[in-house]
Amino acid sequence: MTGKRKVGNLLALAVLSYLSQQPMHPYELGRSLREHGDDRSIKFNHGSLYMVIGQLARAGFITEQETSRAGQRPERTVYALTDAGRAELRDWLAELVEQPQHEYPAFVAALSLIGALPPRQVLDLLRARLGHLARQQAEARGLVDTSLAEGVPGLFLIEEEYRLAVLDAESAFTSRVIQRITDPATDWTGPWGAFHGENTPTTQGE
Amino acid sequence: MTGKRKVGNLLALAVLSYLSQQPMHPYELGRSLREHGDDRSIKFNHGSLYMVIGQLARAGFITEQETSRAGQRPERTVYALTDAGRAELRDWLAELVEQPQHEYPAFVAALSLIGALPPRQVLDLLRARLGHLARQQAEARGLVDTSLAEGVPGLFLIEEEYRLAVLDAESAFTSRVIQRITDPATDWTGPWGAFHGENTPTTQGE
DNA sequence: GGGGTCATGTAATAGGTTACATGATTCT
DNA sequence: AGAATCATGTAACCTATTACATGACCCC
Repeated sequence: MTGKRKVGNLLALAVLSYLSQQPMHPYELGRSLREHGDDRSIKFNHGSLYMVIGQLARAGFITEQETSRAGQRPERTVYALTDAGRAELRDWLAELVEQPQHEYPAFVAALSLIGALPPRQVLDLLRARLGHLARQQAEARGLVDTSLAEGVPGLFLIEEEYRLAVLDAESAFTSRVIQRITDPATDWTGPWGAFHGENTPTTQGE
Repeated sequence: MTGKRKVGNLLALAVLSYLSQQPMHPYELGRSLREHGDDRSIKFNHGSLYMVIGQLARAGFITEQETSRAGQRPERTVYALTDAGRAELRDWLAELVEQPQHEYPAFVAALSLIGALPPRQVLDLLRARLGHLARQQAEARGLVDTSLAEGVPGLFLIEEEYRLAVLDAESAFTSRVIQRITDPATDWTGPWGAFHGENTPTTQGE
């Protein structure tokens, strides 16, 4: 089903998508990406772009259309989408929309090893995290609102709204964990704190 | 602040954490990782493990403690955490808990390019996604519940609960988007559908 | 006692990031 | 005209994944 794409880097998906609108040369692709702010959603750096374009060409998804030279600038190779490329774009995009991918966010890794830190410190860290999350939420919210006010169609802000939704969930989760750690009714902090040599404030005197 | 770790792979964080409990040889590390199910949270494969261990050793975070040979098995090199390693573990973990990292999930990339698919198809795909999400939620929920029933301390399930929280948010978001696409009161599908040659079911007759 | 799979590691390859290079524009 | 920045690309260097190797143990 998900039989390993010939080119797996998501930057390639963006390249296919942009080329589906018109042929372009690599630098122009990069500029468009950044102007549309798609570099917030897709990891972009200059070197990877050329690499990905090479891979796509070898895979037959794009072809050199013309290689013009204007003035004394270095040659610019203009690439165009092939039929295979158009098919790959549709198929790949559809797959990503339909099937949640198993990914490995750093926070999940940290949570799975959190026992290595003492609960007291974790508490502080989580409170600080709440602050960072709030800032990011405000930022994203602001971006969405001003863009909408400027008349940008909602479709172009959908990924920012997704981020907002996840940020909300993260904040709520973080608050819940803070609750649990501080709530003496849970046996959470007991063995955990003891292991780190912290005294449990709940059980004083037997 | 976040000044580029000497070893960036999160698998290294797990190695540091496991070695903080006792010295081990590489294979044992891998086995423990899998037994604790931490390979659900941290991308693990055999080759990367040895690579990461090499990096950690070069960086001075771990050292070969002894290199014993039992019977005719290949030599097993046992590694132990150094003081620098212990510090790195604490510092890295704290950073990840405190500061949300900017990451690039595939779904965000897909959303940012979603306009390349016709709204009609996106609708179907999102509905299918809802089903996948529901399955994953059920699975995670089941895992948490049975583990708790078996007496596993809640602390060890925290990352699974985080996943659940995010899955909930994703489902809700997906439903909202489906609403918006189908709701004729939004101007969402108008230009988008038109671009793909779909007729807008909302505006029939001027 | 032969076939699987466990245990253990190395080597080859592919992927991705950073650094380097260089002519053209623009600004002051 | 010199400095800064744009435009454009290549090369060197890491990182990560896959493939290869091989002796030991276990099952039938």
